[in-house]
Amino acid sequence: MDDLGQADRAEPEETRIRAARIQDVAQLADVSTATVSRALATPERVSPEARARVLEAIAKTGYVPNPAARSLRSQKTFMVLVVLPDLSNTFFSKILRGIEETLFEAGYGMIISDLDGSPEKEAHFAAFTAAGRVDGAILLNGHLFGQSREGEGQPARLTIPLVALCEAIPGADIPQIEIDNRAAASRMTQHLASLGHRRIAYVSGPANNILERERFLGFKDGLEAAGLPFDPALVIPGDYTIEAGIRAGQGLVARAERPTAVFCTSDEMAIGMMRTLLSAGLRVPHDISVAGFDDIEFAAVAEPSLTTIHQPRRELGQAAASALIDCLQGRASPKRIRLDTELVLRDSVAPLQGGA
Amino acid sequence: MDDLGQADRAEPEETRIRAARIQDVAQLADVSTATVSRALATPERVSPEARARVLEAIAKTGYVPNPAARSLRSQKTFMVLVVLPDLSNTFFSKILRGIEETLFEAGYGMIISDLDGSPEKEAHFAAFTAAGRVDGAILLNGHLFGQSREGEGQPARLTIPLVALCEAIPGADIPQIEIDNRAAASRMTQHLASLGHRRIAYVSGPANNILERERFLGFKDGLEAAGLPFDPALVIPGDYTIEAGIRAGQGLVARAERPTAVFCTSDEMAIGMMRTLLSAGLRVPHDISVAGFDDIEFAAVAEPSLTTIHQPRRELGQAAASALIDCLQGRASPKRIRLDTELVLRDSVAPLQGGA
DNA sequence: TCACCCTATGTAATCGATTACATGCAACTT
DNA sequence: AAGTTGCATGTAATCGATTACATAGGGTGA
Repeated sequence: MDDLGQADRAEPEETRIRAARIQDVAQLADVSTATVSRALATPERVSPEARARVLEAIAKTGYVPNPAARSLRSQKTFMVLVVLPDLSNTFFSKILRGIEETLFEAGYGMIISDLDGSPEKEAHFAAFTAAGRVDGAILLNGHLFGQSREGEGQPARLTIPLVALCEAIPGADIPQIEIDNRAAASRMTQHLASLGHRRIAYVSGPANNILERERFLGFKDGLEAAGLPFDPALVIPGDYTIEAGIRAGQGLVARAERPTAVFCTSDEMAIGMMRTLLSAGLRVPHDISVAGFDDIEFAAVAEPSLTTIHQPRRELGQAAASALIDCLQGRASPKRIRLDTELVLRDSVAPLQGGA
Repeated sequence: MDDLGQADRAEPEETRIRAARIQDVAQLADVSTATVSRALATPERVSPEARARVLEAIAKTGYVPNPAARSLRSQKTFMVLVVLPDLSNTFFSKILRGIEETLFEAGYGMIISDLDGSPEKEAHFAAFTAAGRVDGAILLNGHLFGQSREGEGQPARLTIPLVALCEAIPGADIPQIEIDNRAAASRMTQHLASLGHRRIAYVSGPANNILERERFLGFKDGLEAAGLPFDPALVIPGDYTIEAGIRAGQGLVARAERPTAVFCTSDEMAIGMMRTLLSAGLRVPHDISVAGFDDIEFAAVAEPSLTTIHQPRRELGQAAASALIDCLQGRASPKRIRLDTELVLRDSVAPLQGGA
């Protein structure tokens, strides 16, 4: 395919339209390229007349600075990498939107990397940042990457500003944007307890996940605050997916002595859970209450509608992007931002019924 | 901050880690930069010994080619722009995943632009592509952009390979990846009719949307095939969102003479619809059947589970990315790819009940 | 009036990789 | 043996914008 290269070049007629260069603009405006560049970057350092001529020439030629050239010289890409574990997860998409909005307003583009649990991909994108393809990165995956292979040589690593979103990265000295998972989980647990529930099951996130650890601590906090004992038998493993909720539900249905309330640490799991319970003939919330976490769009229209913890997803994205932009532009950025959550009461949770 | 430039240079100690350049590798391997470049791009044109030395030097220095420099010279960015109307929509996120996967395997990165209905954003990204920041673009928004302002000057526009996904762009001579919306809608309509339903309502997508037009035609096809008359009163405007489904549902509940089945042209609307009907005391599917379109994750766990049209979303994304990569690499790419849909039968649709 | 400073602008080095062209050398042809 | 071919490699031009440094001209103060 590269053999075509010469043909492209030889062709005198405009087979392919060439974009205007800064040279073209300079010629048309009768100034030097330096003046054109300055007219755009630091208008106050150019005389009004020259600036006007330059702007006119730009309009006439449709000039747009070549980003590769600009980036090569100035070592800035105006691109930000967003690393996340699963692009198709509803929870992330709204956060992404918040990030994109904010980045866009500041003139940054967004490159997305869906790690999909693949270490190779992770390595690739670590190299990607190291190669200076992006000015900064927002991590939604709960850990730093490019874990320095300690071996000989110790290749020089470029470090760029990072921000951790949602899954705080312990020990990393970077801005972290998060909600207070522990407090929120505690609050939900206490809410369930306050409705009379004594046997409250907990469907967890993936083991070792930082969110999970926080929420689990919050769950225990809540139990303690309500004076309830912690029963390991009521902890059901999950991984935030619908399927995990379904599996957890099947396990519950099969039990002789069922809990009267289930706290699922994601809405997806809660919805899968409710589905399974209902299919098995149990009534939610009459026979068993189900609570979620996240407040995704579908929580409000689930049947029954889901009591959950509202996370300000868009705002989280915006805050992360803002923090990163602060770093990129040399401003101080807050080291830790905690956004408030809200307990959203809907129909999937009800006071303990007399019998059960 | 650029004043540091000299300091960097003067400073012998590593104040700031500089990424290895091709020069460094060349020196270490005792070859020229051209050989290093060739060892990477066209290994067969370099002697095995030289190649080995180069690779070793690369490993030792952790060299990664500077993408800005590479792109400046070779006019390639290895980046693809994906333009979509709403990033937070569940429907798109799985498609995105398919796109990302495929692009990644081919060595391309993905830049996402969420248009969010903003013409300015659209203009910005049109300029973005024109500036050569990406090698190609995948459009999910149903129309081309950068609508040439015809005025004087006629700025030179760089044109890059494009691919349209899902919403075919009429008149555009670019590869289009889609499903047969019309046939799928017809099929669903006939399915409803075959169960005895005579009054079938249709909840539409946004007016002027190409998907909508196709599906609407399919709906009419289906009615005709089933020998049912088309009744404009049974067409309810929507826009694919949950809220639209809720509103449409409220409208239905208020009616004196209700349809016995509703075909919502998105799962989101169907779920909102079911929610509203159930809240109003109607039973789904006993009193009224509800069908959706898309088969998003939540369709299977809705209550009742949703009968819908399955779209192979991940495959759609993959196909679009493949087609684009074909274009980018000078290979021929199919002009039109149609992936198959599937009618998924679940619980939200049932045969017409005796009474109603 | 001279020295000095400040502003507006131009000249040219620079960022780092790719690649056209040149060169040197070995192998093969006649 | 001279000429031809072809491979491996090096040299240096090139991509397009930014920006350090140089310079010219106008204004101010002594």
